[in-house]
Amino acid sequence: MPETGTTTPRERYRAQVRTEVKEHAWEQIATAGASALSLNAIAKQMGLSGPALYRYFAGRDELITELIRDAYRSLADTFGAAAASGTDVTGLAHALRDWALEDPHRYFLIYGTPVPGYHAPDDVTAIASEIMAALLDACAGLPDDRPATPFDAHLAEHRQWADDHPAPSATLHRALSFWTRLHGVLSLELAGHFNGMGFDPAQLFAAELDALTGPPQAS
Amino acid sequence: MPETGTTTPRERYRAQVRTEVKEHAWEQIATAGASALSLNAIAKQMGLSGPALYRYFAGRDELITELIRDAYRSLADTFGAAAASGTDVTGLAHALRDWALEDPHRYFLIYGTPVPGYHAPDDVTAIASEIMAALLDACAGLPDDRPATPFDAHLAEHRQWADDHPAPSATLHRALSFWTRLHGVLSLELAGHFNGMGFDPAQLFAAELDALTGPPQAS
DNA sequence: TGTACATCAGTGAACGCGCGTTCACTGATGTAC
DNA sequence: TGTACATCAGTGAACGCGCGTTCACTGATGTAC
Repeated sequence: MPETGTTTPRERYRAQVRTEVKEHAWEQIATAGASALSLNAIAKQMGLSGPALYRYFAGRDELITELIRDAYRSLADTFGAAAASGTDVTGLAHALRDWALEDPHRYFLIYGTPVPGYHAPDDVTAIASEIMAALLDACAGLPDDRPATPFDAHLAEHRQWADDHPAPSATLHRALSFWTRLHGVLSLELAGHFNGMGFDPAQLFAAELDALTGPPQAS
Repeated sequence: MPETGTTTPRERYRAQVRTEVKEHAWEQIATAGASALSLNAIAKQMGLSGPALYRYFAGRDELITELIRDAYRSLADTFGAAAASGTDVTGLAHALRDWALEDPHRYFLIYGTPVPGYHAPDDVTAIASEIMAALLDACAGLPDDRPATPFDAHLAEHRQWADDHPAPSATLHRALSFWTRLHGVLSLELAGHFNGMGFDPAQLFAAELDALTGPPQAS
């Protein structure tokens, strides 16, 4: 008889079914895309009737939001763990790539084509900020060896997103470049745009990373 | 009585209806996303019955493929026009950004979340190669002022995608970085991930472009 | 110029499907005395 | 420990909807003599 805090058996059962539903949801997304996600189909897969799932999710929208939340949470935790283990920004980058390759559909649920009209709830955008903060922390550890750019100046006056972070605007710039460049390589790779081109996407990723962390003028 | 080559009135009418269908398709994509695209809904919008559209498209799949083809074609033409007017790579970059902002959904139809199981026909991938070739041409005009990298060496032996292009691998590397970096900024901007952050996405785009074209060590 | 015929755009009915969601219900599980 | 009750997971039927697609058809447009 395991004990998990003060959770009752029923609560534990509920939680277990919820996660099971979500697992099937991810499988379905991987098979047919996020837009084809269907509560009825998940229920059938689990050997349940369609309406049964309404005991666990208010509806299709809540399930999707929950998946998005989990995806963000997972990435934030990955970054958090990397930071806790004292990794530098290079480690963070590889953690990101590993995380993305582990489940491309999860990556695209966050960073892929936006759903028209969908707006993530506040707690989800809060996790996004947490991710950004971890990236900023990591970039703060980089040597300040880059010449100042006009964009740094712009950032110095437009940094709402990092108002509670002490990093100078050069660091903010670094973090943004990290984000956009790594996302650029990763999303094209995961979408298959490099297929048949011949080169190894991992090496392109590494090259972009080098350009970000390496000396201002690589030898 | 206008004359367009040897096209008959019926042919012209068919072509006109086809483009009208596609226009409504784009509107629908902008409103509800590509996955919600429905032939019946388009027919209704045009004041036609559902089956009428089967005179013009074999089915939903052919319509979507056609939209993707048009999207690629449009970008290839944009690049072609920019190149023809003697623009350098900076001009190409801004042409890309303008093209993307002009219709974000069109951009995402090409570079967004891939549809599981969908495979673009050969003529579409040919247009993609055409786009890549234009980018390579433009990058060939850049000064060769970058230090050689390990990835350059890798590319020298893995360049199937540019086999018929005379550019050295350093140029290929340049083109790939262009592609991935600009896509990185653009796709995050279009998806709204910079919303509320405060800075101007156009300036981040410009900064990334500067890093690509500017001196190896910016003053 | 007029008539006979072929082409083809568009219709309406129909098929089968799966969706999200609600509702009244059964039956099992847990709780209180 | 046993009994009465409340909670709640899950069911099956139903509603209304829209989808892609086929089919036999009508009626207008174009073509050939």
